[in-house]
Amino acid sequence: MKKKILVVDDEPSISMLIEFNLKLAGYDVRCVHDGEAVFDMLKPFRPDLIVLDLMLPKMDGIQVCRELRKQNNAVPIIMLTALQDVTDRIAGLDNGADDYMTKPFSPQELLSRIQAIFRRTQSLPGNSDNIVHDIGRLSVFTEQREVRIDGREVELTPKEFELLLFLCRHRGKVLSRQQLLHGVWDYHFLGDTRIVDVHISHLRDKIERNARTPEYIMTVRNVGYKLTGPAAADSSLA
Amino acid sequence: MKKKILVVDDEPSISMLIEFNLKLAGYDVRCVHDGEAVFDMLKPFRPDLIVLDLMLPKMDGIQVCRELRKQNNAVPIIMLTALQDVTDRIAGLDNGADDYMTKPFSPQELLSRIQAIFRRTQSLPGNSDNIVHDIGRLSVFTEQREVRIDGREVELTPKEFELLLFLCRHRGKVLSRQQLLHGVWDYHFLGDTRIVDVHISHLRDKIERNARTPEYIMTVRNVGYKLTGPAAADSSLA
DNA sequence: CATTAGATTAAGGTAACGTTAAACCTGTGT
DNA sequence: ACACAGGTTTAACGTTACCTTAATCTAATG
Repeated sequence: MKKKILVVDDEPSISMLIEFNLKLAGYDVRCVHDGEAVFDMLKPFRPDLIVLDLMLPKMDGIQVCRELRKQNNAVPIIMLTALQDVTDRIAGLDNGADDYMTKPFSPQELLSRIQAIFRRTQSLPGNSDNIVHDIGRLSVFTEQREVRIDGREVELTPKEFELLLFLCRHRGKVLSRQQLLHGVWDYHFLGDTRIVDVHISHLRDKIERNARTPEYIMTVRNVGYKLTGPAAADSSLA
Repeated sequence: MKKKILVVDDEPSISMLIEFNLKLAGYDVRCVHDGEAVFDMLKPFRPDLIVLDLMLPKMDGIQVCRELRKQNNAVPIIMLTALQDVTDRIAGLDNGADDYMTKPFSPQELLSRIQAIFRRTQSLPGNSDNIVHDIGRLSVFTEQREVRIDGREVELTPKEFELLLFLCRHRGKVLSRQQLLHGVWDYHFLGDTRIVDVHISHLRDKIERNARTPEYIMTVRNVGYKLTGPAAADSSLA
């Protein structure tokens, strides 16, 4: 599978030069021309690396960087800067860039830096399939094993995390206690099905605003539980 | 600051000729006469470029090249080969050399190639692949193999350093013990081993303020360990 | 209001993690 | 070749956090 690279630069000449050379080198390349567009491409394209110009319309490179890291996205970033100013470099690296280059640069140099980064990170399988479940204010990061609510991390125990993840994967569907036991617990669990209730309770304590009026984990009486589905996401009722 | 060049050749006549001419051109030059000696000079001298003969005692040029790249060192290398054989050239470039020259050559030609390489890489200060990982008060310098906490250097053993570096490269992601064994130990160990735990423990002794409440290396029960991610850095609120 | 299903809480057992010391390598100098 | 030192690994033991059970409490349904 080709590695995917997102190039962000508003100067068409630079942008096309990079695109041409990276495609020649066998990468799957997409270009966008302002900072905000990065976030539109994130989910559909899911890049393995971003080449990011510092000066951009709408949202500059530093901001993009910071926002990505804030969203817990660890995609490697190479920052391009027209200035040789060291302070820019510091600012870039401080905000989460992995490497930087000053313009003008040779395509060959960019390529070797990209390869260097992939060499450093590719040892792990499936870099780009770090699934993130977003449900309103709730985010579940599989690879980081982190759960955030309004951006604040909440600490879950292993079972709680697995349970939540399983619910996420079947979002919107009602799951019986049996199904949950089969999905989250070991094959044959001999104990009581009530154990699901206990973990659900703990989960709600941690992720619901008010455990009495759950927004995410809904009880379906006589059946089981379900996680709020995509359609029902914002049921604005008084 | 003078650029530093390390010359590696076992023929004294060639070696001295190169040394003389490069010093004349204003470079800081050191010579060694076998492949292994390169690695002894790496830290104390920290060359900006290496002129490397293909045929060497103890460890040939290709091996030196490959080992340097394996250590993630991107110092530019000019390979010298007595043979005009193209396969040597290919082998050299495949293993990470930046340029090659066939003997005999004029000192002037070597000089111009050196200048060409510096022109290509001079856009950045110092060495290109010398990535620095900064995580709060912690800094990891890949090339110097140094780790600093609040600017104070801490001494790590090789394994500890490799382990920390691997965690840095996958910062934020949870890594299983298996993955760490793969990445750091370079073998596939099936079954139960606590080696990783032991080294994690030693690492924490050295880099954490309080090993009981780690700020950097977090345990993820039932899964493995992870280095504090980008976003979680500063959650300063009352 | 009785009955049933779900929610909550506390307590004990246990598997996973942390730590330490000792054994085992490996390279160096005498 | 030998002893020594630093580093790594193994193994044993201590500790903690988590899962489960079970008992009690609360909300829904008829």
